Amino acid sequence: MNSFTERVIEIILQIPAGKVMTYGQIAAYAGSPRGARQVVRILHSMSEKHQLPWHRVINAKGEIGFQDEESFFIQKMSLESEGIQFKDNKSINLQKYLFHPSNIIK
DNA sequence: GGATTGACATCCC
DNA sequence: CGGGATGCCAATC
Repeated sequence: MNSFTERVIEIILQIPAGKVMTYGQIAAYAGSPRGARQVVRILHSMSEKHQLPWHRVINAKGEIGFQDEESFFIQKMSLESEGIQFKDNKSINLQKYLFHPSNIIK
C-alpha cells in the first residue's frame, strides 16, 4: 500500500530518539500540508500494527495530545526516558527537541 | 461510494 | 499559546 499513510509511517520511523515531530510537520513532509488529522487517524489505526513510535509525535504546542491522563503519562515517561525534559508538567521545549528532517524521504 | 473518524492547525476574539 | 469555532484531508468503516 503506497500512499500518504505509508509515507507518514516512514517519516515517523525516521524520528530519532530524543526528538519529536508535530502532526502538521509530518503531514507536510508526507505531502499534505493540511493533513495533520490524517496523521492522527493513522496513529490510531496503524500504531499497534506497525509498532510505531507514536510517543514521538506531538501537537504544535509541544504537548501531548492525549486527553486520557494515563496514556498521557505513559507517553510523557517514554519521552523523558529518551532525554526529553518537560518544562512544565505537560509541555516540552519544541525549539530544542523538534526534529527537522531534511532528506530522510526522497 | 458515502459517512464517519480523528492524539491537529489556524484563525479570531 | 488562553479558549472557542472552523477548516482540512485521506484512511477506515
